[in-house]
Amino acid sequence: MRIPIQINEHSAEPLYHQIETQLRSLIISGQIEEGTLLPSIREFAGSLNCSVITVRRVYQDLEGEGLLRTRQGTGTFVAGVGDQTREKFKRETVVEALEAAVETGLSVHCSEEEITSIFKGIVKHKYHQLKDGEA
Amino acid sequence: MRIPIQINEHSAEPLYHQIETQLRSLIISGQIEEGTLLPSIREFAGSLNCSVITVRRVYQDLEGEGLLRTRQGTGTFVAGVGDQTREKFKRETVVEALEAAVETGLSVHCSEEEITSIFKGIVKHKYHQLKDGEA
Amino acid sequence: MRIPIQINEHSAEPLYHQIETQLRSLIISGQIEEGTLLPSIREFAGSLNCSVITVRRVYQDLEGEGLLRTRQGTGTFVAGVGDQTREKFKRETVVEALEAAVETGLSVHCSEEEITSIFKGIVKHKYHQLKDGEA
Amino acid sequence: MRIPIQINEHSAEPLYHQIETQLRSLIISGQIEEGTLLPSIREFAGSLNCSVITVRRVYQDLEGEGLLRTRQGTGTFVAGVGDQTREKFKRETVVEALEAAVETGLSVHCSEEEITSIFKGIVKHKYHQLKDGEA
DNA sequence: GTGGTCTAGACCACC
DNA sequence: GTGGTCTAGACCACG
Repeated sequence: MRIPIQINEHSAEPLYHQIETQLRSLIISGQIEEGTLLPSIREFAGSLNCSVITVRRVYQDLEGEGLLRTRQGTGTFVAGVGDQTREKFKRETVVEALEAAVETGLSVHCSEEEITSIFKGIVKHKYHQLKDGEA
Repeated sequence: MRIPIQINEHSAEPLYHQIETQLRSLIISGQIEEGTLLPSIREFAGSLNCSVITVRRVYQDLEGEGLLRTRQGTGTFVAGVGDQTREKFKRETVVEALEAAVETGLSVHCSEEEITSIFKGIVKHKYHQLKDGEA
Repeated sequence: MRIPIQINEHSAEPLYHQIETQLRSLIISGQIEEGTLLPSIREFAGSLNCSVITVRRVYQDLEGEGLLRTRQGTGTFVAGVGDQTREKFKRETVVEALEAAVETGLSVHCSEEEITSIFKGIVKHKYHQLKDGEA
Repeated sequence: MRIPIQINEHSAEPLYHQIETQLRSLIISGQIEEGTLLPSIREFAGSLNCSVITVRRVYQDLEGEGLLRTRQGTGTFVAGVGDQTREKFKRETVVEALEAAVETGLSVHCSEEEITSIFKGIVKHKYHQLKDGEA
């Protein structure tokens, strides 16, 4: 299975963290189904062009969060995430991100109207981009 | 002068970065006026309960950005920020923060309607909180 | 013959070890009689839903311990275990397990009274459960 | 501060796991107080005669469990564990260990009287050993 | 000085 | 083939 992960070499964000974040999203949003066998750490490391250790760390961390299950000699699988948990997590993630953004707006004394207008612009832009990409 | 900076001990965000971000906001948003004499490095370090090295770094960085000006033997002052610059900065900051949040929403397949509804809730909550606090 | 083995998929304990431990107990405690013909490797692997390699390893290990005997073309049999050996093994197994548990108690500074009280509770619970199940 | 950790070179238990288990016990049982600055990873690695990486892994894992707090450039501290949490954890740990031991006893058909007698012997032995050591 | 990340490479255990 | 552990050593960021 091909796992769509984008790595930004120039970012200050650690490699393992970029991979972790994206893989977590893929699992929780349901884009990778429960029970799926992920690539072996060596294979994944090859395709991501990073060290085996980095992939291992990602798998290990996500296993710690209960999102993956791994069995020695067999491989690493996507563990079950209940639909409830998934929805709850999705919502939490988004709420957290938006709260941080609104806090930022407050800290620079951006008015309610202004931040709302900016938000609408961004959403329109990003979501239309998506539709165009899909079309 | 008392500079209102909140440090989060538990955050993974480096100390110097927390301070820098907040001080920058205070200056650019105009909450600290041009020409204000900031506390000495040692005094500030004392009140923030952090190392002088950390404060020195903050002052240096912001001086590098042209937001502060240091006069030998006198102290560190807030440099002038044009109204244009201020507005541009405010907008940029908010746009950046919201874009990141919307990206997060996209990554977990949150719909346009859902993210908008969440956003409105948060804005209402945060901005009313503010008004109540001011009242 | 149906061999009652419970496999815990989520445990970190290797498959072969789970099976080995349980099969060893069954043989030594006499729950599988001497001379019993065990299932073929393939059959057993099928019913345990694991690899034949895993079952082969179990049979080999237990044969190495003298608990099983393999006859070419015939199958794998339970070897004889003297009553003395059986009693010694039972006692050793239990002593070992309890020692480990008490060590754990010591390591967290659990008092003698407390650990004894907890033990009694567990024994009462587990052994009554058993009687109820049998009744 | 001197952290009393015993490493068993010959054990099959991974190094990092031995260290983790013992350090966790020390923290939760309150033998290392909240706020204590642990040795730096390099120093600890030296005294334990193992790799820096192994110590780092231990600190990282325990931080993940919320038992440690680490700040770059400063060091690693013991995080607060409420008295309630501590007692609950202690009890859970012991209960778990004893349940496993009693299960083992059941699996080899050890009688209630027999296992109780063995337990008493072990407790007497271990706890008296302790008192002698302290005296 | 501290921790944080990443590397390459080895050896083992499991299936 | 798979994952699990441990190593040495490098380089960076933080205080």
